[in-house]
Amino acid sequence: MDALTIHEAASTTGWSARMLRYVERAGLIEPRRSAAGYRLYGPGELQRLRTLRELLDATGMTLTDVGFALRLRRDEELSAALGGWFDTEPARPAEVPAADWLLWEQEKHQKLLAAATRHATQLMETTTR
Amino acid sequence: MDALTIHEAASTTGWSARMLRYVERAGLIEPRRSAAGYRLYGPGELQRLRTLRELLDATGMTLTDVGFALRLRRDEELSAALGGWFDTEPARPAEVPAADWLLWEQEKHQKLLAAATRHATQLMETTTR
DNA sequence: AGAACCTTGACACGTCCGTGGTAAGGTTGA
DNA sequence: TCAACCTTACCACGGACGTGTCAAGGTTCT
Repeated sequence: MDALTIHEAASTTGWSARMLRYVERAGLIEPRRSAAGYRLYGPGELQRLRTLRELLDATGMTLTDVGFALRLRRDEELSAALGGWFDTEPARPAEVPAADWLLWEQEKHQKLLAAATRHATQLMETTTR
Repeated sequence: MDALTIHEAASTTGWSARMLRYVERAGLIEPRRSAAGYRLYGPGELQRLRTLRELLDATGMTLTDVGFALRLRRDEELSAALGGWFDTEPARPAEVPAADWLLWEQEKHQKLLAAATRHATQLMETTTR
């Protein structure tokens, strides 16, 4: 009993139970299971869940982004292929090629944020009506 | 005249003109522009477009994935944050710091109580609306 | 035994991604 | 001049992502 069940873990970390299962399927945090198959979240997992949220909030990454980064980190072949592509013939000497890209990303995250906020507001309204 | 326009580049690389603009927006391949703003694809860009397609086909990545990897590669801070998260003891069956443990226990009971109360209240409100 | 959990699976909804298309307007070259 | 390019900026649309919710069934604890 030195571990929390999924709803308890959700309560203390700010995630929903649904998202905890989703995070698990993304390969990011996989709690051990009880004999009956119940997920058991220990202190390590809880801490990891909290820092994951901070990471997403701070960087504007999505869960899939982190999942992909994990895949990159695990799959040596994949990261090698990517590195090879990036390094072959930089096409344009270092200038300011990131300007447009950054703008795009910002825009994307802005929209995501707006959507999340709108959704949260709707929830608030319906649940506190 | 040693450069192709967007439709010519599309023809020789297998992309569509539409996707060439998309690839550019993703920050992956940004051709230089003519005085009037026309995109001009040189041999370097063409080669890069072909290898990009091979890369996607071979690895199953999407354009966004490559874009994200590029962002990772450029944004030192971002990759550091990610690396930090990955490295903080992912799966740790044993060894739980005692201090952490105590704090976690306290927090558990406090937050669980609060959360349970809040949750029950919300449920009441929504179900008796 | 029964309340209150947990499990997986599926449906729903809104936004984003990848991609094509079209419209309105500027550029090029015969 | 005029056809055939190019530009950006929209609309469309199927599939994927993030998230909630519900159903059907197993588990735990009192």
